[in-house]
Formats: sequence, C-alpha cells, structure tokens
Amino acid sequence: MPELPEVETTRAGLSEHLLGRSIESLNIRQRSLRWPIPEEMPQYFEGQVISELARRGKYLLLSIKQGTALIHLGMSGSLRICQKDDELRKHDHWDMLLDNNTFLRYQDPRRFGAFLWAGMDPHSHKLLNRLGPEPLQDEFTAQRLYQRSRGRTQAVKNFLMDSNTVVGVGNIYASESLHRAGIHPNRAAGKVSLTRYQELVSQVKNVLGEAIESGGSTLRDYVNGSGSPGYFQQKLLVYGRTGEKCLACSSPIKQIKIGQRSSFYCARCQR
DNA sequence: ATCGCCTCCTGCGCGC
DNA sequence: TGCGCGCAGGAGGCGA
Repeated sequence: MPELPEVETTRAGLSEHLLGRSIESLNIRQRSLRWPIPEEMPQYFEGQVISELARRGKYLLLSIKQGTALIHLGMSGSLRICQKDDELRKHDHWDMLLDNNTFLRYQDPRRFGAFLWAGMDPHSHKLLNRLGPEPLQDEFTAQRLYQRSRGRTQAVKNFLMDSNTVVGVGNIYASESLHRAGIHPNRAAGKVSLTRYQELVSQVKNVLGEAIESGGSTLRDYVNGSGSPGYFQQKLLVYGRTGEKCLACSSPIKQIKIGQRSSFYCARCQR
C-alpha cells in the first residue's frame, strides 16, 4: 500500500492534470469502500472546478469551491489519469470525467480506502482533527516525541506509527527509520532518550524525503499518478530483507511481529 | 488515557 | 494443476 511518499508522489503527479479542470461527471461503480461513498458525491462534484489537491498525512484532499473530499488509498488503492479509450480494469471503483476527455480513476482491490465528503472545513473532520504533525515539517520534533512518550510502555515502532504521534510513517518506513536511528523496534517508547529521538526524527525526515524524491517504494499495487513505478524499494535497508545481511554490519536481518505487523531490524545495530 | 487486538477485502506465493 | 494457508503497504474502533 501507499505510504506517505507514495501518496505525496500521487498528489504531485495528479495535481497538474486536475487543477482548473471542470468535472463533467462522477461515475461510482462500487460504493462499498471502508465507509460507503456518500450518495450525494456526484451532485457535489458535477459541473464544479477542481481548485486544489492537497495532502494531510495519507489523506488526499480534493477541493472544489463548495468543499473538500477526502480520498484515502488504504492498502491497495491508486489514482491515475486515464484516457477515454482505456479499458476498465477490475476494481476500478469510481471515475471523474474531466472537461478534456480524461478521467481521474480510482482503483482499490482490497477496498480499505475511502472517498468521503468533508465540507468547507476538512481539517475539523473527525478523521483529520486529531492527527499529529507532518513528518517533513518543523513541528515534528524530538522534543514532541520525548514528551509524549514518557511513561509509555508501547513499542517505539507502534508509537511512531500512531498518527497522533506523527502522520505518514507506515510499516515500511517505521522499520527503515528505526534501523537508521539504531533503535530496536520493540523498545518501550517511554525508555527512548531525547538524544535518540533526535536521531529518529532526523532519520524519519531523511527516509521519507529520499523516498519522495525517488517516487516512492513500489511493492505490489502501487503506481503513481502517471502510472509508472517508484524506485525507492531498491534502497530499503531492512524491510523485506529477512535473513539477508545487514548492509552496515553483515549480521542477519531479523523479522518479528509487533502489533500484528511484520517488523524488520538488525539485532546488532539496533538496541 | 493507553494498549493490543480485530476487522474490513482481494490477490499472490508457497508447500503439498 | 489445484487447494489451502498465511501474508500484504492502513488505521479506525473496541474492549480490557
């Protein structure tokens, strides 16, 4: 599934195709995503002009004058620009027909994604109003992690993946940034020092920044807005490398479950 | 408040 | 080939 770099790559790639375009129709074939797509969605959008495509965490915010829709790609979702003669694929759940004869097309095999109306003040929507800072902005600090984690017994990996702590750090980049910072993913969040949180914050920013620059990690379902794969996967140091040698110290990469999710780390480099 | 677990769903790779 | 199983990028919601 898309993590933040994939969502940001999608946003950036689609933006130029969408801004200023008028929406001729919205065709919904399957409304049962994580939550039902509201019945009124076509009437909100038809005839309106797209004014912005923004991002908050892994949510895309598609705006028209009258309000904003939230789009989430879940584990397997993707958005792309299609031409009129492009064949419909399995799991293409909705299309927006634009005024230049192209479509914005949403595909999501697992249907964990979302397409919801959030009105004129989307940031006060229930799904957005408690989110932590954006990882690439200055509000994401070691001080914040340190303060919020005191007394907490939760594994630092889960703490880092909690969207109230910081948005956009998913399962791949949590393992990658903890590896780079030399922190064991199972260490209690409350027992990580300020100094080590400083290193973690730097590495989260580095790994997400680098991934966005190279167009995200392509695993199975992800394609960016123009339909081409990302290249960050080749740069992953621990994720999916169980049993292979740590690139820093040559000891074998370990895989454990933390909170039902696979977690990858080097037992020698990470403490 | 905090934490861990469950859930939604399809597709794929593996072992037999 | 076919079948059953486990696993997959998220994250809200719930019960303890």
